[in-house]
Amino acid sequence: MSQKPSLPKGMRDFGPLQMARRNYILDTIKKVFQKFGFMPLETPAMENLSTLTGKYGDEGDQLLFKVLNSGDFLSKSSVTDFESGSKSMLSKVSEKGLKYDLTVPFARYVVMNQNDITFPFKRYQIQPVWRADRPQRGRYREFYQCDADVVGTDSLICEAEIVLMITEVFEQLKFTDYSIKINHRAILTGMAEAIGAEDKASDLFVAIDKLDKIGLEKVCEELLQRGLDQSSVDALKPLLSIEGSFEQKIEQLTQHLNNSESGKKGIEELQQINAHLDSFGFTDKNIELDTTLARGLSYYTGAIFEVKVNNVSIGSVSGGGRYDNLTGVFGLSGTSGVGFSFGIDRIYDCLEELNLFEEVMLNFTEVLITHFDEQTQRYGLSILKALRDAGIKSEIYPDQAKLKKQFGYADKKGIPYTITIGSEEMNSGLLSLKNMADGQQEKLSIQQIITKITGQ
RNA sequence: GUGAUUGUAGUUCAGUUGGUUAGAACGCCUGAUUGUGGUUCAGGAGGUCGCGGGUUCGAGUCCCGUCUUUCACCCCA
Repeated sequence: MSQKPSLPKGMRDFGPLQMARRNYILDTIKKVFQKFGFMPLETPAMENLSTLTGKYGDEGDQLLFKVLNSGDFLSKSSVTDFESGSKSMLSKVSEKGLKYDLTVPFARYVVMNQNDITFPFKRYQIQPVWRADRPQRGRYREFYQCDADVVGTDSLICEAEIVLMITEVFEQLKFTDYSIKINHRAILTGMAEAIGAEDKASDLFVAIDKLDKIGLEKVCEELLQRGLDQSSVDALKPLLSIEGSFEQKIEQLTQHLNNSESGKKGIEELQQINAHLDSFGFTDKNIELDTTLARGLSYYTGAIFEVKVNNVSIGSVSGGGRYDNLTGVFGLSGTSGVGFSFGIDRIYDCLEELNLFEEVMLNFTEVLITHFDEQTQRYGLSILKALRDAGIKSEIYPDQAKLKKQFGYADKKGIPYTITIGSEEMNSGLLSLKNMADGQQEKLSIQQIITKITGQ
């Protein structure tokens, strides 16, 4: 009675090679977060469903993984609940869910611990999140987010620092061709006002976000379908064809949005962020003001970020923004937050596709001890301890086996050195050290071996 | 959630209009080499053809369902 093992849809194992690479990405991100003064935080895999629902829009609620109540989960429900559909049934059989992102649990944490937290509070959080989405390349049902957020300050230095952190991480990961897109929610609102489509604002945003993907014509088509007036669409066209440097775009936006308070505010904030970046001496060319960027509309209220790696068919690898009202839903108002998230799984896919992993060394076993019988193996254990005491990653072949097999093991595992212990070596105390790369073998004392390996 | 698409050995893939015993490469195991891996040579093991039903004298091949993969939409990291 054996069953064919399988994995749930959209979930993956990570083997040793993948783990080495993932850790390389994570370590890079962690170090940068820490350098900017962020402190670690973890929250549980599960939250109360009441914490999660309603925070991500209707779409988001559908993508939440709900967890069945423990024990007799039907005991609280009735036939009436069942008959009135899955929605009313759900609240009776499930009160917990897997977290969907790290921002909402973070907001929950901040509210619950508001009296103990020193504001502004900077935290980073690296954990898996779950979405019941239909999997695709770069889209998984379980994936890691690496968030850094600041709550309790309105300072636009935070926004500038987000740009700095993204740039530093991408530079260290050896990405060269990528764009950090930045926009402002207030600019989007300003655009809606300028073209007289405030009531259709969210339809407008969803459509213009697709501009780089489907082009101006199709966006306009979609807007008309979504019920916008022809005059609004016509008024929008010049807004979408804004080109040039950051300063040039700002200038054009100022002209178009000078009647909108909201638009003016957005422009001013982006200018300030840009000024902060100047003060930092930031000169990176990968940042770009993109007035068609419209993401995270359900809670972002200020600046919006998104990072894409060019020439790779994967969506955004990082995103974020400022949200004024997030802790408000948990009863703490007037606390602004700004943050962003790296999608490590997508970053991994990008690095792999661009062949940027070559410099990641698999830092595993350095020495394997091979032997002939019980006696030489036992002697090998004392050698093994000496190697490990010297800080050398080492192991002994655990079974009695032919040398051929033991050497084959070292070869396949990529172990650079082997020490062979036979009766001769035991008697003389001079062990056979073999360099697996060039095949050279010499007889050395354990001290000489340690010096040779650690000294290199 | 809507519409497509994929599934054959450990892996990557062949498999003709439905026809006898489902193949290859790589990998794996054994030996050539009883104190030595990566090369070479000889031999060997390994498959409920995703799963369940149906059509047929006969199904890896055709039909239906289901799961899985990939892709577009939606949305997102």
